Amino acid sequence: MPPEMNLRIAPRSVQQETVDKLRQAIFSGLFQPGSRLVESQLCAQLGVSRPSLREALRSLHAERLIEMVPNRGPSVPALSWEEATAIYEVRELLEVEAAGRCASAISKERLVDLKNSLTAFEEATSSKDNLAQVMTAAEFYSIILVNCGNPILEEVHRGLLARISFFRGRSMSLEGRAQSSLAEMKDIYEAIAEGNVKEARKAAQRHLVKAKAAAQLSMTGKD
Amino acid sequence: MPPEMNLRIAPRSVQQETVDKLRQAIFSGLFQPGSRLVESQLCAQLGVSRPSLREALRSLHAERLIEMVPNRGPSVPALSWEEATAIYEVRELLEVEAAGRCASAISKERLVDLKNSLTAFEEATSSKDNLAQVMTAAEFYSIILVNCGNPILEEVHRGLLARISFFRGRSMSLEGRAQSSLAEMKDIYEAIAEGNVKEARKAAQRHLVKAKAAAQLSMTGKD
DNA sequence: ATTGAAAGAATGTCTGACAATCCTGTTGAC
DNA sequence: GTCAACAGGATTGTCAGACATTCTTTCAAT
Repeated sequence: MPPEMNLRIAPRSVQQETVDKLRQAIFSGLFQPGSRLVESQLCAQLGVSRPSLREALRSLHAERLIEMVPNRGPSVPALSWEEATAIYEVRELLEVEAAGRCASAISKERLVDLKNSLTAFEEATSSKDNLAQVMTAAEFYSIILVNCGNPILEEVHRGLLARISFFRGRSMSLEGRAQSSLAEMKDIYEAIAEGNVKEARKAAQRHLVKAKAAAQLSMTGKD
Repeated sequence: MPPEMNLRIAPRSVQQETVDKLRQAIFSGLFQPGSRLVESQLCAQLGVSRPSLREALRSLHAERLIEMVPNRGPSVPALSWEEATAIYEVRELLEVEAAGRCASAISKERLVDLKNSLTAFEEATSSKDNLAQVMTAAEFYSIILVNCGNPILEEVHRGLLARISFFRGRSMSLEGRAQSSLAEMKDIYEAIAEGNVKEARKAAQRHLVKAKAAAQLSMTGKD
């Protein structure tokens, strides 16, 4: 088979492109929580037609990134402290399980990926770049989830990812939180590298408990 | 406030209606697994326009009820035995936790709802009506999830519900499986009614282990 | 000031259109 | 006869425009 095969550029569809742009915009807090998303405005800003935009909005709604009230259109939900707590509790359930499974299931090659993402997070930490911290931390966990041996676990977690990233962004902006996270994630990595299931679960749990506390601090301190 | 207030009938939108119809159709196996869903055909059958249909398809895709390959359109995925296993494992994680939380969080009134849904399932069991069994069993678990005190747990579980129902339908059709399920669900109910967290978790786990075994039997036996 | 009506804005939905892409069956070359 | 190129139809991706329905807001009348 000729090498051109992989050159086939995936011309991402307008709708997919739109979903990505909007998701990023919501992530980065470009829209005020509670603010309405007016279709005609978004069409103009993104340069897409209303049908395409509406399909994108449906996708985002399914991700629970936007709310849609009939006849009132979509809006960016204001994430509450209660919701943050609930999400962290479910994260704990999922990520502890995933870390444990990953410790026994991950391959040597993927372990290298995990190590690399950890290094990337370390660099982001010292760079004080909040967005980079969020992205690399998400990458680290994504690798764990993808290699935990249960695709549904990964799927479910991905459904929470948008909101996780939102809260992560806030807690990471706390003084010293990124540094602590780094240490905790190193523990997780090492347990996984050793194939130590129990320790991986414990490390993941420790990380979550602290992340949750940090997130709550960042929420209650500002809201 | 006048009593007419609640008479305000919610005129469900075309897109929502379409989602429901298609979901039901997929549930009931009206479409062969792997078969393609042609937009124009569906529009004609459902009597909706293409934009509305496409929005509905996006919603269903987000629920993972259909696959969408670019330029080839949506199709009904063939659910595999591996996927069934993965789903049951995640169910175990979620439902055991939910049962435990529910045991300590549910109110008296909601406990009555739970009891009622159990009775409904009992009737469905004796009636040998497979669809009714699936629906009432889903209702029973839905009540547990809604009252577990963590809305995210419920949300995540609902995202799996479509596929859970699919597998449940197959395993319930096994001789005697509905009867066993009933007994196991009664155990769960009683533990919750007593507020016994540990026992509720154990009962939920026992149920899941057996349901998983039954589902695998129903999958491997026919595929 | 409160209520009510009208104007304006936004959503829900449809029709129709066209380009890009995929699938299929036929033709043509070896 | 088999395989490959190709033409044609079918299907998806995307857009523009339209209109009824449903908020929302403004303004006027009591």
